[in-house]
Amino acid sequence: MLKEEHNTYIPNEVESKWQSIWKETDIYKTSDNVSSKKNWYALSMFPYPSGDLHIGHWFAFTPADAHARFQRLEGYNVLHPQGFDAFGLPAENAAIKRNINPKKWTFDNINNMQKQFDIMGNSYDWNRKLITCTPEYYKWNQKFFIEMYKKGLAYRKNGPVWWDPIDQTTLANEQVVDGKSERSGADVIKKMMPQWYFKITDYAEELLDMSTLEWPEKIKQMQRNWIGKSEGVTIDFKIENHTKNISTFTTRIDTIYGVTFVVLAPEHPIVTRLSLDKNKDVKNYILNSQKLSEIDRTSTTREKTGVQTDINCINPVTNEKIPVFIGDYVLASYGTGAVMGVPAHDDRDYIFAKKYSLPIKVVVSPDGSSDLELDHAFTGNGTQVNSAEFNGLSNIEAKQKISDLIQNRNLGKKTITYHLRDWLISRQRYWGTPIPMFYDKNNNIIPVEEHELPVILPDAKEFKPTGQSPLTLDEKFLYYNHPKLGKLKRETDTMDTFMDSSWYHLKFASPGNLEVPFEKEKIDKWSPVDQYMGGAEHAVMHLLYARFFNKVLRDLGYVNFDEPYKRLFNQGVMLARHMKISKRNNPLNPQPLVEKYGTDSVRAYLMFLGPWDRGGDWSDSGINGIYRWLNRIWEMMTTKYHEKEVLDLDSKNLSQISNQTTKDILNGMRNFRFNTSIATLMEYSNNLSKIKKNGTVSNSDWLDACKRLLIHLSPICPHISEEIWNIMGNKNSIHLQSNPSYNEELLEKSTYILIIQVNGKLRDQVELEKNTSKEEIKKFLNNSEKIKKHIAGKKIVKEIYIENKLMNLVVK
RNA sequence: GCGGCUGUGGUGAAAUGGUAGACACGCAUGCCUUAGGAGCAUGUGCAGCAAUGCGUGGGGGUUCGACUCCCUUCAGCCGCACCA
Repeated sequence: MLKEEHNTYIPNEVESKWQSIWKETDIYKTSDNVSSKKNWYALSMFPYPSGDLHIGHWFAFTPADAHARFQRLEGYNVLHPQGFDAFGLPAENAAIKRNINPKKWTFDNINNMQKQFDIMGNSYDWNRKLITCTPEYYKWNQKFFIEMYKKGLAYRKNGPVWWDPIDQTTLANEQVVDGKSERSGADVIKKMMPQWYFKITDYAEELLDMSTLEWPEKIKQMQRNWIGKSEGVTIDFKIENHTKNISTFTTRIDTIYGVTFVVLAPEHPIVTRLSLDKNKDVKNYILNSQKLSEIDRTSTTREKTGVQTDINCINPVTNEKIPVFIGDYVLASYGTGAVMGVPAHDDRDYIFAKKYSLPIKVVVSPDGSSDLELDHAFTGNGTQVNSAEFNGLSNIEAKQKISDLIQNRNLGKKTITYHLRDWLISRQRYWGTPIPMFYDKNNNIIPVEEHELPVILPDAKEFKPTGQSPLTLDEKFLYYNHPKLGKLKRETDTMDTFMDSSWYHLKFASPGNLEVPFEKEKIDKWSPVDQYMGGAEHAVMHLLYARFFNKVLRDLGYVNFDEPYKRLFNQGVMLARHMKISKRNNPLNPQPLVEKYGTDSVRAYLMFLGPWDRGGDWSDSGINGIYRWLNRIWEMMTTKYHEKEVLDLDSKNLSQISNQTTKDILNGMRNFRFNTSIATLMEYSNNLSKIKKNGTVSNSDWLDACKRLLIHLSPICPHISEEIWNIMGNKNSIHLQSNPSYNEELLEKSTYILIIQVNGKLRDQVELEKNTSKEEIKKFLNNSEKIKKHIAGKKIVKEIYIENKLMNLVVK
């Protein structure tokens, strides 16, 4: 029971005490079914085991935990698991640099980080821990890969791929940012290589449908942009004196009558097929364009260049002969790799035409006149001119009619193109899931038999990146004697680690089973993830891949839902000295803060800084205030309350603010407004401390208020609230309680503050009984010196009166 | 260039179209203390002794009333970008 004397709040004692009790009682162990409770799956994006949890991790994980804990108080059966995204390059780089085994490095880091997770006080169910670099996990990557291969969703193709010269491996399109590797920061180059791909483009259209997702609009927009749907027409241009065609893609078929040239990408296959590069100028131009880095080639500010070829082609609607150019502003990877040049109505074509003195023919006119002189391309809408039978139509209408005409005459067809490329999945590195494929001596692809899975990643001694997977050095791994097919060579590439994170949320919902990747009944209880939480940097990588993969698993019969993550919340970026916090830059260590103030203070401070989705520049300058606040709560609740004289008014007031506090907290916590929720709690505790000083409410009212505050505090500061809860004599853990309820009727105060404005400006205010009559109020107005001063000599032309709120006098 | 977000005290920030700056940090003064620290109390948007005036990046508008809605402009951050 409560002692009279003061005892001190020592965070580290309280925290380690409860952390070990929670561990012993396995309080966060989650069962798949709890009668009378709904399930809630709260998932934080699992971390890469880089070694230590820095303050950025704390900012990502502790508010997420507070929200999960809050959902428990809301009455849900909450699954909040954690694991490690354990494959990837840093382990290999550490192996090279420090001559340690990547597996050992990874597992040492995991052990270390799990201890640090415990210090955070997060409510993870560690019974479900998963580590993606274990054969039990990556076996299923391999099984899915084989099933995708059999369905044609995984394929091997020789093609241009992004190459990271530092990491010595290929990258997926999404992992290239501004021509640099998202991972190493190196300028990437294009290489021709046979590689494995996943056919994400088959799902482009379905991936565009995000109508069921409660995600930030920003992320949805980024995914839409990335998929980059564009509707238009592919139209074939006959080459003069040849049987071949040049196929072009355009979204502006209404400008077909204005085509005065055609431009091919330097890599366009027809260039070599028609030996256009026999021409010396053409050959030099192509050689030069190959020297340019991709970032230079796609720079919008660079001058457009090109070279004329020896061929011409025929405009299919006008039968005009037009020249064919090669220009490196045309990308081989988009559309058909060839564009029809319409200088009058496209900025790039205009610049190109001016440079090479090509004719500029206006076919869409802003004012209907047909002999315009343009000093720049006109890209807006207007009226067709110089367009044969389409003259006079609006270009929007003409677009339809010309498409129909072209389709009917078999000159081309309506086409949809996407910016999205297939997902390049193979990596020439060691520390990843081996791709479960063989090649025979004729290079035929033979999948590993399912009963042979997993293909174990062998121990390696040499990890130096050479452009080939280190697995090629392992003769024992490399060759396999197939009972029927004889000696086969294994695929030595490993999988992109985004494979691992594409389905890990399902494994958390069905851990432990080694026979199947997951049990359908179990994942159905938890899926889709109710609340996913993590950084926005994965908008077009992890989040897009996981959506794709979910649809693949659905089509393979594993799951029966369409989307993996129902709700998504992105926390903001925590910066340190204006730089993103990361292991590389400035791994701000929370350890000293935890030692000085305790986990609870660090957690509350991170949540109090501002809205979670905003982030900010890290500074610990305010944490002391949080620490003092927790000390005041400790002091207030661990010393005895003395009931002096119970005042009816104070009891009523307490009831009112208690109900209001609960209403605000529930609202705030539901919407991830941790900062305002904490502010509300501070106000409440400030109020309680005044009450305690005066002793004007009953003992039991006081006790109820304390409990209310503690329960509201418990998701944010789980340790101190548990300790005080326990000191107060409660037997069950505070984390097994429910949120207090509030009564709308008790929110009502009997009085209100009337705002009195003159011309919309506050001039006076007065506290009045609710529903005071307008006449009463006028009486007050007539007596108010402040009001009199402002209306003296003026005429009241209007009174705006809102009952129980405000009176605005409009004077002239 | 296109799209999105954000601009509020010395600082982090708060405000269903109705008291701008809640809640904190910091600072100031006082109490306590041998002292430092901690703690407690009071104050703290700016200018002014005050009355009062001004004040949410700038300009305009709607409204009795605008941080909030509309138009426009500037700045910062993020994303996309020769996408045909």
